[in-house]
Amino acid sequence: MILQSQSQSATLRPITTAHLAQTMTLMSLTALELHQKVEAELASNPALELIEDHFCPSCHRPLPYSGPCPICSRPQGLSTEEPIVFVSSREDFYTSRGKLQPDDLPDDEIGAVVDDLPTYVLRQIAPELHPDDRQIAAHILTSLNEDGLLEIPIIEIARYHHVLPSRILEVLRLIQRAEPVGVGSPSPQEAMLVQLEVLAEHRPIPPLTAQAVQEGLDLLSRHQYLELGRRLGITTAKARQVAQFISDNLNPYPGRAHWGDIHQATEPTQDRYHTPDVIISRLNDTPGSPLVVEVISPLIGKLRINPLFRQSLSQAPSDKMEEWQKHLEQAQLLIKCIQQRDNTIVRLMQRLAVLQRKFILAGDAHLEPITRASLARELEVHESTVSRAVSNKAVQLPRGRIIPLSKFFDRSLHIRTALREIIAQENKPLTDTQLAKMLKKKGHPIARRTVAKYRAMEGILPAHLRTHTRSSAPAPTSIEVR
DNA sequence: CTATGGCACGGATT
DNA sequence: AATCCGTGCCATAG
Repeated sequence: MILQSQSQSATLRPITTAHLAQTMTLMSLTALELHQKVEAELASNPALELIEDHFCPSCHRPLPYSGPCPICSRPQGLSTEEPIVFVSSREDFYTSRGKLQPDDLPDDEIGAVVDDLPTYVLRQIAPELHPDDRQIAAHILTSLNEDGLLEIPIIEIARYHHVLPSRILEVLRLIQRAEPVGVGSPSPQEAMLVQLEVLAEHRPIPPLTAQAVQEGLDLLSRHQYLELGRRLGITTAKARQVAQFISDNLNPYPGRAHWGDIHQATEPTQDRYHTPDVIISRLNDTPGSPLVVEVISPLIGKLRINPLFRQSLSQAPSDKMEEWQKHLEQAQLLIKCIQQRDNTIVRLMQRLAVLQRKFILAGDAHLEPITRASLARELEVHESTVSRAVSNKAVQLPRGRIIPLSKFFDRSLHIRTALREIIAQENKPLTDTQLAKMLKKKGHPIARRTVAKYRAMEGILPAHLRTHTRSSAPAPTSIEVR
């Protein structure tokens, strides 16, 4: 079978060019973006209707379709390697909620609505928190904005509780270092710096990263690497690497990682793969447990054509006839396209979850280097469809990490991880040539020059600058300020 | 002389 | 068609 463009889904064939165009656009949209689009469409198109009451009868999970959710309908106890993939509505992704119940913390079970951000954080820090400070923590946590940042001044909190600001800062520090790292910071910058600090305890950080965050955040978000490089006194390529590292590992809006929010696209170029479009978790903790893949639906209920509208169409006043007809067509189109989008993404994730199971569960080292093209062939869709479906989307992994979906297609990540491991275990600094040999032995034949590149990507210094003091002091230069 | 980083080219990928 | 990525060659630093 050679690639034919339109066997995307057996049930739905593109009928018009408009259909094609629309499918293409929708495919590349984030769940959040599509949600906004649908809202707008609902408001302006009378032919469209949203039925909100779809819940799984047994677990009450909101679904974009009626009937039981795949998790509940699934015979319990069995464990398969087959992932469970389905479209899921996460109401809390689109509506801000903010109450805090310090006591009575419900245990999270898979499929239950996720915690409030405040509750979630409070639970983490509770053991370390002095009971007297609980009020303060609660105060801070309930004052966060949608991004997880603290907008009210610390002085104010201190005054309210009649304590010194330093005490507030202590509590705040605890909060900031809890997951999602950086919450409660007064600014995106500080949030990222805290994340950097925490990250540095485990991984090497490219030099100057902290400076880039402090001094060049404006440039960073605009992707002006050239200027960034100049400001930091490094080459553009290096600036690019730093930027890459930052956008991969740091999150300026820690709050969005866990509950997301409709944040208008006021910052057009801002990286925004921070609200997951897909959430992968595990059904239970047994080793062979299947993966549960939730494709976040842009809808809270089910979209359909308003039957009343359809009825009244026949009696439409003649001058409105054409307009109404148009509404109807547009509505039908949108519904179909969304179905097709969901369908494609589900199939895509189904396959990905199988291929990258090890990666999802065990981490970077087990990433299978696959290409979008190969996947497109398997799914019998056009390459560009896969591209669109992958771009701009974020996946939340079982351990809570949120990564861009495109990472599933990283061609060199597993080698870079192997490289990192070798260097972590080395006794005396190995040169790139030696590293290349080591990698070849492990089945990764790459050129010496490429080793250098990977090393740089990982932010690892060249051999002569690596005074290997055995797994400690991760480059103090990186945190240095000015 | 050796180890690395910069630049640029060609093939693969998107 | 545009972009990304691995590599080779060469200059430079150590």
